[in-house]
Amino acid sequence: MKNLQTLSCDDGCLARSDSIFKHLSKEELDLVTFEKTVEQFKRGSVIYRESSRINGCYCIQKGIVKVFKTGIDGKEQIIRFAQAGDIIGFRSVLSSELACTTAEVLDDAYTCYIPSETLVHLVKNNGNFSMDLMQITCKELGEANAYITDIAQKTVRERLAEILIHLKKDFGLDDNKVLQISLTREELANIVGTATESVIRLLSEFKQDQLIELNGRKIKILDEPGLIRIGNLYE
Amino acid sequence: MKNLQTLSCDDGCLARSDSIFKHLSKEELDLVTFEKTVEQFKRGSVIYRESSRINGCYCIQKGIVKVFKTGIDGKEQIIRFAQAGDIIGFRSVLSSELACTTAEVLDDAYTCYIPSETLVHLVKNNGNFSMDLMQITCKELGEANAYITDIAQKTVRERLAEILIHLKKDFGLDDNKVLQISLTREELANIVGTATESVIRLLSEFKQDQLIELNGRKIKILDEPGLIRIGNLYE
DNA sequence: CGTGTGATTGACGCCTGTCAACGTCTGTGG
DNA sequence: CCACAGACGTTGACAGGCGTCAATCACACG
Repeated sequence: MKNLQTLSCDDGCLARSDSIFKHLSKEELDLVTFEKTVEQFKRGSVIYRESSRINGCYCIQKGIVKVFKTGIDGKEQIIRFAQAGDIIGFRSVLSSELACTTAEVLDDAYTCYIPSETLVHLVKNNGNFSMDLMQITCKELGEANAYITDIAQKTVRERLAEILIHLKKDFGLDDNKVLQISLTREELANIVGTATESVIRLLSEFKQDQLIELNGRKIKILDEPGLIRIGNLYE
Repeated sequence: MKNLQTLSCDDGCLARSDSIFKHLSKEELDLVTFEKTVEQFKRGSVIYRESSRINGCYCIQKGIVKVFKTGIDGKEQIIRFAQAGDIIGFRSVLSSELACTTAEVLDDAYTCYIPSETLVHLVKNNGNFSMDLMQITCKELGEANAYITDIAQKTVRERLAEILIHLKKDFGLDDNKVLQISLTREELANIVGTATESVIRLLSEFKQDQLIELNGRKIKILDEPGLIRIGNLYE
């Protein structure tokens, strides 16, 4: 583990101890190494686009990717974010459907592209890999179900507080307690499922109430328990 | 196929040609047959309950089951319905989490219970079974993502029209064009994510507009294209 | 310095949730 | 056979959360 940082990005996703590839045999690792393609994406570029056919999945080695669906009038609904260690695009590959989301890069990213055939081969032939991937998928499904309930039942105010807590959990805070992910107000609105103006107003309220501090896109978390209370997140 | 109806319920889920078990070997079929338990549930009974540990999954052989999460103030959010041929509970088994939903019987049901160990054994050792189950999971995930976008962006009116179309697709109409699933107004509200009164008012409007006809819980679909238009379902 | 994107604020009004009252139907028990 | 309870459906009144529109500000960039 100690030389993790010195690994070339070619080895990145295969070597991580928490990677989806942790259960591969020597031969399978060689196969993946042979078949995969490392790609680099700049902020703003699109890895794959909704309703396109996609012939493989992407392991994120570095960077942040936002995954969203396009709804009425082209309004984005952000489904999730992916960062180092996450894998995106496999849903469409394995369900043999067109991509149901678009994946766009927020922070410059390196990805490792695995062709469908390789992925399917692994699922079919390596029971442990299969279980791992199944587990990831099932967790995502559980989160999606929870979010359906939240959007359906909570107010925008509650959801915004909740999202701030989630972002903190997923991306952490820097030394100054500032969220380590930078989003526009519009993007925040597209996670919460509301209008940009509503996010702005509610963030101001949170600031007034000493829950957060704002500095452009930097959001500093002052009172996490307070946000948890507002978001009804007792669990 | 022609003697499907004469099969005892013990053979039901294993014999269906569209079943998740279609790719099992003779030995595996024997194993499942040996390990499974057929259970009968009356309307109103609960198959498994949210946040309980669940040690297996259930294949529905007959009946209708509603799967829901309990949100704020105990308000239900219906996630999906399951009917003959569907499998429920595997999400929690495979993600090693507590059940994230409750499954309650709407129409008297027969289920076939498969213990976790058997399910996991199959996933690990039968690549085709694994792929099939993965496909089911991925499809559910795709639907969940779509529903998140809908709830976040569409009005209650649009969502109600959409749900009626979905129910028609999933459960069909009888000879009289009446939806083959009977739900209370509250249950409809708990799918759409709104208040019971709103559903009642909107259904009345739909009736006024000659889109549907109401007779207690019986909903007759008069103008499907009209509902599709209202629900913004062009695809 | 103009242009464009994003952030902010205010005004306005509708959708929709909440509360309350009442009607309807079914099953139960006296 | 009737009274009653309880679950469900319906309707009306009302307020407020939140979306929409528009104007203005802030800031970065070519």
